[in-house]
Amino acid sequence: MTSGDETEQRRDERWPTARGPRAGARATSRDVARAAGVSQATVSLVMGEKWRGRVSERTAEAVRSAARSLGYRPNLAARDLRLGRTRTVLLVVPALTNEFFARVHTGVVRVAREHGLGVVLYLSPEGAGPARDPFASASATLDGVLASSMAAEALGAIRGGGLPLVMLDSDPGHEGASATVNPDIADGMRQVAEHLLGLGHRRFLHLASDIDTWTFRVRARALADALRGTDGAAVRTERAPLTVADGLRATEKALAEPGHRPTAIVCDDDVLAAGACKAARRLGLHVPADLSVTGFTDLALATAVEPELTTVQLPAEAVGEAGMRALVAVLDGRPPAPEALPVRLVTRGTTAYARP
Amino acid sequence: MTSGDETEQRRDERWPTARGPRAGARATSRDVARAAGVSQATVSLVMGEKWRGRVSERTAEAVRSAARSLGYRPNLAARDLRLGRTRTVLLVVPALTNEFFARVHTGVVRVAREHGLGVVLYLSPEGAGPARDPFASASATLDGVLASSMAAEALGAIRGGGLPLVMLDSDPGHEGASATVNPDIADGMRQVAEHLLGLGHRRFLHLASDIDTWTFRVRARALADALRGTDGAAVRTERAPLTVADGLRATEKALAEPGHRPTAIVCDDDVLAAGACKAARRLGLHVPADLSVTGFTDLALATAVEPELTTVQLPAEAVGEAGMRALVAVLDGRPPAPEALPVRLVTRGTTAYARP
DNA sequence: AGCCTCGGGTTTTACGTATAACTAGAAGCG
DNA sequence: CGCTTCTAGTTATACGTAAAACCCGAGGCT
Repeated sequence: MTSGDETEQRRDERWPTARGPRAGARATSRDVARAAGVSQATVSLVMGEKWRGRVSERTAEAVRSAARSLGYRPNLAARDLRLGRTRTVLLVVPALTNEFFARVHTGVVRVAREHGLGVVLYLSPEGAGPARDPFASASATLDGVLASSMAAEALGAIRGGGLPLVMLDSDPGHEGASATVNPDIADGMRQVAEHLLGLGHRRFLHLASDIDTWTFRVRARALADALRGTDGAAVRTERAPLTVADGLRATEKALAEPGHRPTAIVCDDDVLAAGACKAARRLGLHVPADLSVTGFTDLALATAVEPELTTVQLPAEAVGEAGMRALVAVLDGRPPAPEALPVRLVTRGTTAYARP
Repeated sequence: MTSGDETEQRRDERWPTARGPRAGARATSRDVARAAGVSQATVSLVMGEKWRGRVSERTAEAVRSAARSLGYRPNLAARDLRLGRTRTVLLVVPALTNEFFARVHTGVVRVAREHGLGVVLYLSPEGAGPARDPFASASATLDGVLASSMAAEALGAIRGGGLPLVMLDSDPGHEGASATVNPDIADGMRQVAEHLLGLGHRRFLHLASDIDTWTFRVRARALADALRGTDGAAVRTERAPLTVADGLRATEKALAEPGHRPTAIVCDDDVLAAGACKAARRLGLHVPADLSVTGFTDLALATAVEPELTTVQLPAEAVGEAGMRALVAVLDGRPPAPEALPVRLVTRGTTAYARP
């Protein structure tokens, strides 16, 4: 007696698409109404929490009990059609295989659930070919959009949507955005610089992302700002895609060049930092004795490598949560202020005093 | 009668960021019909590919052009309501922060898109509290379900759904499943054993997951099977949650115990392997000279650590793709056979000849 | 001629819900 | 008493789509 719903194999039903048993064997609000001896409208009122003074407690309880025993669950397609909204938002990110965005997603989903909203994902590289439309990927019409600035290709289409838009990891003045939520990247980089300067480092290699979005531009600017006041401080920049292998390559190349011998490598991401450490070891340098390395993000990888990475911990889930909260606020007509979430430098094993 | 001729009451493009009842002001099939000088039914016929002999090419083209110029996009809520299906499937996984599942998801989404299906996620640990219902989290009614066996808590509710269900990473005889898709774990473990035996190893530590699902049970069985024929081969098992820190702890504990000194540690996952390597180093052992270590999955982490992990590469995206294809097959009424996807051992830096 | 088919549409209806508009009885109240 | 207000509902309608059922003029067949 699992589901107990009459015959299970209704394959031969007259439904054009042979897709399984008709999905609508489910109880509707009218069924519930009949069972409870009230009108369909009353069921709708009771289920919709909006029955404060409209329905007596006795009737409401009767409806609820009928609904329970019939296993009633509102048909969301019908509700969405009626209301003209979908309680669904789109989250646009480059890829969930990037742990940072997987964590952002987790936060978004948590808050969305609290508000009874659904989340549908659009992974921006999907549209590699012709200009794909993120909205076509949504299984429903949307109420709003959360987007990371790193999902660059999709942004044009998003602006065209005319929907409430909250940008993550993006320029606070982003055009078309109703709000922005960022980790305080600049402060993170300031903490890195302060830490390294305190350890006596003066010659830096900045291993930067090859992607030119706000979140990375800010790092470069903040590093430059932090070093400006210090005599003899010099920074050289090398760019690379965000993979361990590319970080390794870029570091080897940079260290091979004559002239500027850095004592510390400041990386835009932990993945690059891991690559930098491998390159250093390959060149016979000992981290952190001969060379300090810092990362960004604090991925799982940061504590898997040895020595463990000194890195800036970004509150990824909190970014997702705050972003979703901001979107809810926009949806409710109370536009929120741009938010910068605090970050903190976690000092581990890849930084040490500069060798004299 | 009341409808009359409402002359294009175009809510002009002002978008009050508030949640308006008329969210779209979007063109409907009726708008297109009016513009093309046909009935709404004709528009519906043309848009839905089913107009073979029903509409002349001339009319069809007129409709298409009207639709294009109005930017018409069908209202999916209405379509779903009408059809009683949603073109949406549920993917149930433990967490996307687990890179393996993020990659599975990528594969699922790719194939789903090819078939015009949407994917909604249910992350099983969300329901930590009372028995939560995965279906409540779906923003729409569902056509089918893809589930990983590791999303254990949610499985009960899923069976109750009575929907077509494809299991990933699961016992091929799983009750209630219409199909199963697995990486060939047993063969992977066999390759590991063969590799290590060939290097002269006889005393093993099996660092296993503390989760008791098919995908991990198979590993243990396959390892035992592969060792059965070899004289003097002995394996001891230690269990741990799948994190680097826990892998480290478990390894330290196991190596501290007297008697059984393994020369190789076979891990159920790369994360554990990374922990094992750290533990070894902490105990003054050199990997791979003093101790060989193998992983499973081939996460990004595997090539970030040093030495790089020898590990079994699981085709995560292919699992997602095959799973989605199987679900489509089930939906179309042609139940597919259980699938076991090939895996391969990638030999890197953590395995070497056993010290005599 | 009478009848059937067939291409190319149109009319109509139903999907399940939320809510505006209405109703009816009871109560307040000067 | 006549009027309003409040309570606890009910009736009716619209959301946008897909498709069944109908319709009509032009051939085709016997």
